[in-house]
Amino acid sequence: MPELPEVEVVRRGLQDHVVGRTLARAEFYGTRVARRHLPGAHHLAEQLGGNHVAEARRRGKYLWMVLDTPDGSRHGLITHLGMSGQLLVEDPGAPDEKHLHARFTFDDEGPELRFVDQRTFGGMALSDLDDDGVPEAIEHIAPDPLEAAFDAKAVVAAMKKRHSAVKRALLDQDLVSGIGNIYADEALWRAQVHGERLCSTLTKPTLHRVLDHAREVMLEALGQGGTSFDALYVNVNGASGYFDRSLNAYGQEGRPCRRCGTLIRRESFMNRSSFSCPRCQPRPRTLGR
DNA sequence: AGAAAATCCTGCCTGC
DNA sequence: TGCAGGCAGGATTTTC
Repeated sequence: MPELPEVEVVRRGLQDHVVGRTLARAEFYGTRVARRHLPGAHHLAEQLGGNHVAEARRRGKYLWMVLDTPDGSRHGLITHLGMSGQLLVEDPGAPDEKHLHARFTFDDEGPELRFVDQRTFGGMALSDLDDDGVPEAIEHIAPDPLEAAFDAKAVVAAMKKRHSAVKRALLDQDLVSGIGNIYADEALWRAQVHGERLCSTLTKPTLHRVLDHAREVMLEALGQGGTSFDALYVNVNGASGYFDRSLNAYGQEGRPCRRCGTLIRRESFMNRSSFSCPRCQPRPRTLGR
């Protein structure tokens, strides 16, 4: 559920509460949180002690802290929140959460940073950084629509060549990153396009419109602190955003479309739910894929 | 090779 | 009351 706006809210929290501090110690509980760190959780913890947090960065749904090591080198600690991951800044005395997977303490003895994750789709890993400061481990992730490096024209051209549903393309993080199920549905509603229409059958201006709406809706959500349906998504202080009040499609089954009044429908697509307006977003005629 | 399905995981909710 | 099953779904792995 955390998509670009929610992850950016967390990044800003790290910026405010963690950047500039020096790690004393990192602890990982269980092996799952570090499963993408191939040398293992023990190795990961060992590498982090004494590291200085220089920056908190983000691409799409990936976060990373740029760390300066005691021996003068630099690397990145990647965090992906998955479905339910949270980074929380808390007093060291606060009781451990049920799903606490990692704890970072600092040499200033100030608040600690914790990684809590109920559904365990999230994870952390250490990676070398490329010349642009992007972890090599996520170099396959495409720029997101809020980055200067984002090239909408190139993405549209790539989409036009794809023989797959436009929603599938929006969710492909190697094509454009940061968009998940919620903002894909919202962008498609705004653009009045059904998500199962094939990219190759849409015009380039239409594809452009879809991408522009994706960017806009994520910016608006960011302005409201992100979207949250329950206590699972929170900022580093445990507070929720309120963009869910502004959703026009996602989770709105049975409610009238705010544009035409037709009741929003829910359909199954890619093993998940898609919400759309039957009138504003007619299904493609040919059910091909 | 490109596209799509299968897989991982826990908690909440519904229906019997 | 309890239990089974469905649902939430991002990214990687496997299959076609």
